[in-house]
Amino acid sequence: MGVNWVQKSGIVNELTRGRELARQLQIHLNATSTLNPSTSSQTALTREMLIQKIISSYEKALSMLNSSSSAPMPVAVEQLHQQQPTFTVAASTGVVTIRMADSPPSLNGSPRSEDSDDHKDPSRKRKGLARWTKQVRVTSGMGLEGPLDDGFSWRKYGQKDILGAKYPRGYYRCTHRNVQGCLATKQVQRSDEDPMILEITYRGRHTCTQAASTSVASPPPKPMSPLPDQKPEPPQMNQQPQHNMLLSLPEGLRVITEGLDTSHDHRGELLFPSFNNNNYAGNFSPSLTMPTASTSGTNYFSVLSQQDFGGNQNLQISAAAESHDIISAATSASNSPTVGLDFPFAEADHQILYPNFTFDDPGFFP
DNA sequence: ATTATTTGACCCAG
DNA sequence: CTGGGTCAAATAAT
Repeated sequence: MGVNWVQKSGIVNELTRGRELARQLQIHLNATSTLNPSTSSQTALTREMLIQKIISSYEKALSMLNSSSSAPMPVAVEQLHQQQPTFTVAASTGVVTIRMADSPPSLNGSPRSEDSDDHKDPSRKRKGLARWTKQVRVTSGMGLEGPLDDGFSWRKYGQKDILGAKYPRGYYRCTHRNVQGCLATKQVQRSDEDPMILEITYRGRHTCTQAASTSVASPPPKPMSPLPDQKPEPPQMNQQPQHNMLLSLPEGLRVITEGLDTSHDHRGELLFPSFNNNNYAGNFSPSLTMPTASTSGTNYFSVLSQQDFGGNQNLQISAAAESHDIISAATSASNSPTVGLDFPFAEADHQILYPNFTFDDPGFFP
């Protein structure tokens, strides 16, 4: 509210365009430098950084726009058998396309053993909080590996070595848990072999008000009611991180929400967290500081670019929610007219569909 | 001083 | 029992 829809879409369009252009430039530069060894690594780094900053700016602007007046894009997803397919969403200027991923990449950072997500969950005694995972790759060039910030403040409360996983998994919860009862948590796990990929799993929503200046005695009333466990929230970002996300940006990001248990119906609606805000977050465990992979990073990136996006984003989403709870509640489904959708698979098979897949933001993040 | 991280112990579901 | 997730005391950072 407060923002003129028409104006907004115009702005969004422009920003999106700018960002896409920057992205293409990035890819182009990347490819070029790979082929041209003469380019000094420093120059390359500088370029990369600049581009990333540019993109970052667009992202930020876009996310600000989106978070201020629009609602997250609601997505209805169908649960197929046990193996939910992954969809690849490619966003190009003004258009969003979704299609099935060729094949479920074996990587996925998931160890050989079963994922811990396919629980039948006979009796979800505790919070059947939805959970969604993002696979984030930190940019090759930048040595930024520190705690990438996603705008929320997290506090680490544990770390565990996971069976079959090479790297330990870090457990984080919202800092304001005690104060505001924010139940949001996340887990950060680094991919086995590609230390540059982080798998961040979010659980629960932030119910906190990220305000809280220490001494300032003006505790904004927190309108939120203590979420009863019985009403798990769909993955939905409702907080608008006001922090400036660092310039860190991943090359590829995936959102994987799992556990959708829309047993009864054939259609679960899922609210996706806004893609626009880069939520990379997470820290690396201190013990494994990854080697500055200048090489692999570059390679990977180029591979990605060839794949199918010459400037398009590649994002995989598999969604599902736990418990048969309400995974819906799409608040605002109608929005940007500028976005075109096409679901190649909409009618494919028995799958169901995505009645209203509204990406408010044509280009969610990088 | 306060607040965050580290880490082994502990809890609980399979 | 085992393994994932959390707690909490000790420790580190501010």
